[in-house]
Amino acid sequence: MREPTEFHLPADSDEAIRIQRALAGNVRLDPLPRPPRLVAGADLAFLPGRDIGVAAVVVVDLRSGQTVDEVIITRPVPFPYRTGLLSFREIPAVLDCLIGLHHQPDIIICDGQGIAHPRRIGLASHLGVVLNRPTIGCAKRCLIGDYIEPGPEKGATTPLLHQGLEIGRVVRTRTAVKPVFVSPGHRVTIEDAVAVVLAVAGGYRVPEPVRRAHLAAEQEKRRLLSPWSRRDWRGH
DNA sequence: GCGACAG
DNA sequence: ATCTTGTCGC
Repeated sequence: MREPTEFHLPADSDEAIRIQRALAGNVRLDPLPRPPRLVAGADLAFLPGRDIGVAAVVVVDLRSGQTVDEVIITRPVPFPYRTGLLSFREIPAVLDCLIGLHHQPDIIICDGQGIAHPRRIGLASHLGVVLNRPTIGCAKRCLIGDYIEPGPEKGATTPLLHQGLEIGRVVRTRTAVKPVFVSPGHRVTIEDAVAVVLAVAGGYRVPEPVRRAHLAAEQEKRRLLSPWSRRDWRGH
């Protein structure tokens, strides 16, 4: 896919927050220009105890349901985890994956928040601004906002509200299973974001592209930790 | 000060 | 996120 634009790595949390405040104004919520066909999912796994992440991006063809592209990379993560600053930890690795794609996804779903964030620029929004491309945040837990539980049926939704504004939606992606928290990342509306997530909701809680990315990263992590691929094997 | 706190 | 087996329920 196309080369990403700028991503500035902050030296500390204060600078990270300044960057978020500077970038938040660039986030746009627009309807998708056309129905998406290639939907990507991004996720990371971490090697225990170390700041080394395994990132995976999987591109799924919405029509066939098949994976058409996949990139997995392992690299140190350059920023510690802090609530509200997740993007600085995960974006570099995700960008490394995106550079290796052979297909340009129409939209990317991230495992985290979009605008449902204290400064309205969670992981998905930050990535979207850096790429200037449509992104969606789909988190397993709520970061900010108030809501009531959606109905038990797959497809049920309720608004996620914060300071009198709708910042996302609580979405039941599978019947009788805990809902996920969907918010626009960049260049997508709340309605379109929910529609895309439900369109790629297979038989599991996590949308299929993100689920596949999660599995891929997890599998690669296990491979790296297994005795077979260790460099000190046989003395090396 | 108290409680909350994406991955 | 990660450390971790079996078990209860739809």
